Amino acid sequence: MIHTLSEENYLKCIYRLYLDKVRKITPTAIADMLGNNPASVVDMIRKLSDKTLITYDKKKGVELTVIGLKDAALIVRRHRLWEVFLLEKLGYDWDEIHDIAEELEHIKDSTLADRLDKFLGFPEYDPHGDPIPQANGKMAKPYSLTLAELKPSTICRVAAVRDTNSDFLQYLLKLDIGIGTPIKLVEIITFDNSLVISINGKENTTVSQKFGQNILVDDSFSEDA
Amino acid sequence: MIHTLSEENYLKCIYRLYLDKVRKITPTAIADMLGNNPASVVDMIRKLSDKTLITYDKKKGVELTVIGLKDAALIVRRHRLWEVFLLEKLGYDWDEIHDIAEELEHIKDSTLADRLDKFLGFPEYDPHGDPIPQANGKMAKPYSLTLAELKPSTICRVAAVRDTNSDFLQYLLKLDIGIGTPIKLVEIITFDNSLVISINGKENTTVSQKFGQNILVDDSFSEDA
DNA sequence: AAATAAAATTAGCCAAGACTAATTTTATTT
DNA sequence: AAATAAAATTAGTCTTGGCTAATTTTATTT
Repeated sequence: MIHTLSEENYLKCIYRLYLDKVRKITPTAIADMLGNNPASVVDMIRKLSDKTLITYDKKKGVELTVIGLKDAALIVRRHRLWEVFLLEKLGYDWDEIHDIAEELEHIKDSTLADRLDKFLGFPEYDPHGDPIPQANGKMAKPYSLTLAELKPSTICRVAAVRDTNSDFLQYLLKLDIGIGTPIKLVEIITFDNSLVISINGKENTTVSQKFGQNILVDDSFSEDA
Repeated sequence: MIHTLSEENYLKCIYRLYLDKVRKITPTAIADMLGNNPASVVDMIRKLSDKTLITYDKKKGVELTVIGLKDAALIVRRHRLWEVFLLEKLGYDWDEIHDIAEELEHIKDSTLADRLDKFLGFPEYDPHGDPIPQANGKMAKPYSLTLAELKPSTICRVAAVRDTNSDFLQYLLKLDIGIGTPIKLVEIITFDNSLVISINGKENTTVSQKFGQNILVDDSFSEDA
């Protein structure tokens, strides 16, 4: 079954809310994420239900069916593979790839994703640190621990970034933070929860709580050594 | 100025008719090529005229403006570059790439085509032997001499194929004909203009006139030696 | 429990881009 | 030149996927 551009975008949005473990996926939650009117969302919920990609129940909200889950994972698979391609092969910067991949992910061809996967050497993570779903729709567990949740004095490395917004990524570039960069959380300012951090052993820098909540970290870092 | 999917497809169609040196590009000619209703074409001609991509005059038919010509060439540029990518990098067959490139060509990003061009090593021709327009919209002159126009006993090599239809390309694969394959036109059957040819020095084969009209050749072949 | 606020839904509208059917214009024959 | 055929155009319809405004349902306060 083939899906329209809009259907795919809704599916991807619902999938993202599902991965974020939102307990009840409501029309308003979808509308907020897509910047659409709730009335439009209600229409599309009906379409996707008719195609048995989701179920909708007032009490339970929107849930992906087995088919919907698989199809959504494959869209995300394509998106993330194209991001790897754009960065590694075409030399785009970190902050430029998301929007282009947003278009490329909708290209319809049954073998394209798998060929691209092979061509790229079967990458496991995309340039933002997000795991790439496999051809069967299965995906490694995304990183979930944020820098803002750590205890002071913890050393970690950046595993992924939550926000793919260009401003945020450019800020990271300026701070010289990328995937894998070691960070030490020095102190949490109790007044506003700002974070004092040391990036890659350099002098301390202060960042906001919001910033910390968008950096996903791996704190098993020091234990490996 | 950004164009919709439909606008781009019409523009490409008009560009193709222009390259084919059709003296007067009429709504019906466009409708026939796209498989659309002439009424729909008339609507779109108005839209493209409003965007100053074309001019339309009952007497002269549709003509591309300078902007329209450039934009059309850039769409074709993207199409042909993606075809090279799909064949060379992802291992697709000759007959599979056209339809996928048909989607990829519409990806909007100002530097994508140029980056892809560089990544592919600035190819001059696509896998079907068609010249790839450059970033400025200029393009090498397409091959125009067909196998069906040659005199008997002429030796040539296949320079390009006119039809990108999958059946035709698969037939070529079966005959072991690709870009660069040497062909000798042995005889023209006067009854129905069938062509007796020798492919790459092998035993004679007979093909139809229609077939010959879809093979573009380079007959300066023997002169080089 | 009643009042209020928020969320969901329905109804109706709009634009793009396709269509059909009917009409007008242009070309071609006889 | 008149008759006919073909092409172009207009008018009106349909679908997709948005929208607003109004209404109903559900949650939250008081």
